Amino acid sequence: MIGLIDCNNFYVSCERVFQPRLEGLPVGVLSNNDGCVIARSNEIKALGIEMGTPAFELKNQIRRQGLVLLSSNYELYGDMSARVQAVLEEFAPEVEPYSIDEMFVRFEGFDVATLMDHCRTLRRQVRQYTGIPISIGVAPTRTLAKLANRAAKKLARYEGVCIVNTDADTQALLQGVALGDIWGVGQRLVERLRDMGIRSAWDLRNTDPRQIRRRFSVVLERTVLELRGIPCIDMNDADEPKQRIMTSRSFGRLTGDLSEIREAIRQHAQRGAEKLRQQNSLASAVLVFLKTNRHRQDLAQYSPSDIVELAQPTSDSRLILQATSQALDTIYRPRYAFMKAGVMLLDLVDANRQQLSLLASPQTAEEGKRRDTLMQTLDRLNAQMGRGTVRFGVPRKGAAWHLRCANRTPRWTTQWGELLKAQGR
DNA sequence: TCTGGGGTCCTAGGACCC
DNA sequence: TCTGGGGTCCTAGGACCC
Repeated sequence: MIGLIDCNNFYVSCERVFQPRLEGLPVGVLSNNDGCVIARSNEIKALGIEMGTPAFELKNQIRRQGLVLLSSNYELYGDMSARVQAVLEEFAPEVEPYSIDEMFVRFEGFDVATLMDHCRTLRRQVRQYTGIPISIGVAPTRTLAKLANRAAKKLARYEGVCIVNTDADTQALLQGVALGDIWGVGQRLVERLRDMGIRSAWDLRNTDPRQIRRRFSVVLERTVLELRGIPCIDMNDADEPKQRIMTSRSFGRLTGDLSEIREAIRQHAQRGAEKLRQQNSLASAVLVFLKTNRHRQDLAQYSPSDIVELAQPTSDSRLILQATSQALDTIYRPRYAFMKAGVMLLDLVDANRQQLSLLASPQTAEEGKRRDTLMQTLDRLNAQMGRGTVRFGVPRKGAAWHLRCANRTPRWTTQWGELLKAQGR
């Protein structure tokens, strides 16, 4: 059996652990740049505020309805996620993080009653040790476990744990589930399935998988099989290196200034190179893109991108910086107001394997060694002293790409200077 | 003024080859 | 009247996820 553990309203729950006064209030956490709502408490959901609502549309409600909107604090959320995972690992041998707030676990050798007890204990302990409330769904496949989890969260009678084991369980579960709530079925598929007369998860389960494969894809066929209790979705191994690395960000305000944009690209290139070295890969090419603000119909639109091949695969920040700068010069045009810029590192290869296959002369081997030492030193300094302690180029104050984050809470668990202070009398 | 960031997988169709 | 056909590789784009 596969369990899906999902942290309820995760970002909001993290904030509440350190600020209990937020309990019971309508709280939302905003995306980077304080752009739009990406996490919601139950209370703010009840007010009808949807995921992705732009923050500026909520200005009035902040006063009228007492909304609390916080900037996102990813350092805190990442650390809390690791703590939740650590507790899970005491209860199940295999824990596969799926996203920052969801983890799959494998439960072997339980009968249903014992498994139920086990899950309830697990839930209590996560709450006690980390302060984070979770829901648990258990089923024979990942797709069903996701749906069971959803039921566990939504329906009070489950008290946070829903186990789907028999055909009757599955039917009861699937009959109440809309197509769009199935993992892997988005809006487009919902429309096309509706045209075929398929309306609920139960309908989809009862459709011939071969027919689905012919009319849609193998992906959806697998979903149908999973709904029938036949496992066919494997997890991507969490340790697998990424195949591409992207770093991008919206600007705090629109800008057309080349030197400002170049600074942003430089930050992204360096951050990307750092991620690249972390997973011990080399990039063979870099892509740089710019975007104007598509919501501003009154402004001219231009969203170019360019790829520059590297002479040979590398993780050297300096070479990657050079290539991104070259790509930027190719695509940049004055008189546009850009909103976003980013860098992608492409065609990644394993650094170890690449070095073995290189027929390097003694000089280039020596050079390579010095380069690696330099990059390692750079990464170590930035890890110990904080991101951006050592970098190429000096970013200026007040540049457009600086993020807005007006309401970020302290990084309670990862920065000594921001520890919670307690006072007794 | 104001609208996230980072990924994956699959498929169709073009280019190219024999 | 006729102007092959099949295979492979690559890329762009679609669709989905949180």
